[in-house]
Amino acid sequence: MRISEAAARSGLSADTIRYYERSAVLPPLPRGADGHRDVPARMVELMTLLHLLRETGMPMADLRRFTGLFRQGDATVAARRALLEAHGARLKARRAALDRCEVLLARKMEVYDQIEGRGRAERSGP
Amino acid sequence: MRISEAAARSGLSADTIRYYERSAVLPPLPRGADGHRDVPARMVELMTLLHLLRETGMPMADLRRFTGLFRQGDATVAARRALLEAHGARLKARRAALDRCEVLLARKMEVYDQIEGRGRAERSGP
DNA sequence: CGCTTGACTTGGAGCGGCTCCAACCCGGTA
DNA sequence: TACCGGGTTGGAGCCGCTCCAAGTCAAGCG
Repeated sequence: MRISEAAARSGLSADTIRYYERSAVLPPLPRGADGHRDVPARMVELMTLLHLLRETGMPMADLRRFTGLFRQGDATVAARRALLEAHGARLKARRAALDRCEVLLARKMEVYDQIEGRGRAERSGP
Repeated sequence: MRISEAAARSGLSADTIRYYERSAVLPPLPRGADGHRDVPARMVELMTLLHLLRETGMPMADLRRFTGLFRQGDATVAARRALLEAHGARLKARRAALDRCEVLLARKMEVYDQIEGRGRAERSGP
């Protein structure tokens, strides 16, 4: 399939796909007779995973290692598992940050309510 | 207090604090006789908020607007609320991404279990 | 008193991860 | 034939830090 379709399906942008290929996060993609990339359907699955991993904070270097391992087949499953488990920890940390932020926003909203309340109904009764 | 203490308390790095000052995310910080920044205690609160907002994906431009409004006092509460509410949407999106990623990781782990299971106990009974 | 240590200062370079752009090519349709 | 709508490349630009060199100053110590 064309790069644009792979982009649409995986969630990566076409630019990002090309960038990933350049920087060895993706393997060299096969080309059609016209020199255009002809993305194998099976690649889209990997791209989607990469998209999700990056979106949630896995660094490029780890993506690179991951796809490298992936290309070497089942013998590397243990190493891949380790990478993904490490990422699990990152997810946890991110969730914690989201939680903290949400709590703080809620508190801020209360403060704002009070300020605006005072503004609208100054010295309102108890 | 010194910049290092403000950093430790807020979660921002000293470098980042200086960078934020340079780029008008923080107001010009007062200096002591020795030329060192003397961070007012009240600023730490703002820095902590900024840290949490950035950590969860608010862009610099919004931080800048936020602190700008903050410095203008209570009249800007509505605008600040709007910024924080917009950020609430970002939090939601991030959480969704985390969720999707976690689901996918769990699935991957199952796949890996099977592959490794096959490896260790080939053609084990039903 | 001089010397070292440590925390700070500035300006500027470097980096991760894209994102956008100009300039070009190719195949298909009006 | 002229023009689209895709694709290609190389390279610049951007965001948000992060690190570094070179310098200044204050405190503590022999």
